[in-house]
Amino acid sequence: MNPHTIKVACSNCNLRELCMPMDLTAEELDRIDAVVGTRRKVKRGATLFRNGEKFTSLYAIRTGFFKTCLVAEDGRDQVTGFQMAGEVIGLDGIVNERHACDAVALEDAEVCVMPFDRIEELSRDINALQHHVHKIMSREIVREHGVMLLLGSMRAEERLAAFLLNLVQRLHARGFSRSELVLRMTREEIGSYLGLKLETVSRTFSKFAEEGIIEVQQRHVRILDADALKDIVNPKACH
Amino acid sequence: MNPHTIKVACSNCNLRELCMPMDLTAEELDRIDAVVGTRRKVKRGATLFRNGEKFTSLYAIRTGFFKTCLVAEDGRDQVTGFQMAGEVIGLDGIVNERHACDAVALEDAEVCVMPFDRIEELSRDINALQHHVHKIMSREIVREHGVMLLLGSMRAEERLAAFLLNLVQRLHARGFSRSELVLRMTREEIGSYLGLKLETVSRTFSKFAEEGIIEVQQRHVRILDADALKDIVNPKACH
DNA sequence: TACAAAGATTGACGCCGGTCAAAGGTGAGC
DNA sequence: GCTCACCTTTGACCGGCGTCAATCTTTGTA
Repeated sequence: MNPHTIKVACSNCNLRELCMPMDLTAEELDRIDAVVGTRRKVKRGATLFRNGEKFTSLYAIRTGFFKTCLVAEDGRDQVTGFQMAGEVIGLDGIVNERHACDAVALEDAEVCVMPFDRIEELSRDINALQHHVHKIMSREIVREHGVMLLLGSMRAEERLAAFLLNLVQRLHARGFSRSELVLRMTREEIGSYLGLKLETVSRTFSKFAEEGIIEVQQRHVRILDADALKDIVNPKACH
Repeated sequence: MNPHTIKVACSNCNLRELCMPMDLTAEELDRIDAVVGTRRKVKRGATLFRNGEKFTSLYAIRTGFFKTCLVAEDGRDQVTGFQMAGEVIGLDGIVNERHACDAVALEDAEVCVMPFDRIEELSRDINALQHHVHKIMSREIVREHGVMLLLGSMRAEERLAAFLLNLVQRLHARGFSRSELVLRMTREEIGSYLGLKLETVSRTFSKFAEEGIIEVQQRHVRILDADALKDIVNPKACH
């Protein structure tokens, strides 16, 4: 594993997002560990929480893969994100004390349940934790800005290229290959996230494969030419 | 002013988002007021902060109107939001201690400068403030989810209808008319926000006007049939 | 092993919204 | 009050992506 690798399996627990990046005393670390009341397993296809449900906790993903999605009144739905081990979900629930989206496991998963009132309590004591919570939320805001840029101004090929690069980069940070990945989501879910129809996603995969940029075999994708993908995302960038 | 009206001009200062919704003692309120180090005026067209600049403070808008926008490397830009009096900008800067977008005044504006380290300090003491900061950030996350739904799955008419309804609703909450509004932004900026070209925005305005749903005179818009707009946003909703 | 159900691919075709272009309107600043 | 730069509107045309449909592949289950 390279130096940039994030340990998904901490010795204590793996709240990477909540504990890793901080200098903490052993005592502080213990107290933070104690915040994790329980663990919870979520089967593939099951929901961790649903839109409208009472919000009580944030969830740190230990293992597995999630999508969060919004369902409009008229039935159309929008995947707002894909989350993997070490990421935190549930932030949307804080404002109204109700979750504002659904979180669905795309493979068998396990999460750490972190009661939010306990987090708030502890962040009053531990400055580093306080700041870290703020950073997590800010990071999510910035991420969503990026998605808005993607949805608002990119074409299908650019969107899919950006999506693949983002996925593989996050997987790589977790110790996986930087060129090979297994998609945990369907073409339709990718399409929903990217604002495209599943047929367009499929066609674009095929196009990339024809051009020798990637190899696709169902959900297995191998990136043969990452630079080509970057060029697609940033068409005007000079070489 | 109706009961839902938010006082933009508080007696203390108008950090609506930071102080209004909380039960605070006079002493706590004083301490929060003291967080506002300075005020800052921003002329129309000037930037409050720019992508890449060091992050130090959040800004509560006292008067005026802002847009935040992202500029990609290749030059294409995306408006990520429009903000009006009582709203807070700068949350994107927390993660990396650098601002991740530009904030530009669309009319002469004044903001309260709230140094973020002071906010963190005070939130450790005042639980209501702590929770409020969390709510503001969570609200922004939820808002962006909504924009993703709009960009990812709505057609031009639906986007513009949703945009107008959202704007007028926020203005109404500030004591303005629920049917009349003055757009502070150009067609191009609206288009950038909605993922459309300015010509499409203009055409869609004209179409709504022809159908008698709105009256448009440059930047002055009068909503004649709000229900029609709602129907456009939610096509399948039965009557 | 076979079947069913779900997902993926590919083709044909059409439309929404982008692009290009020209003209008209408005208001900020001199 | 004038003027020029900027914004807006409108038209004509076109292309990218959505839609509909048929077929193929994979996965889960009886």
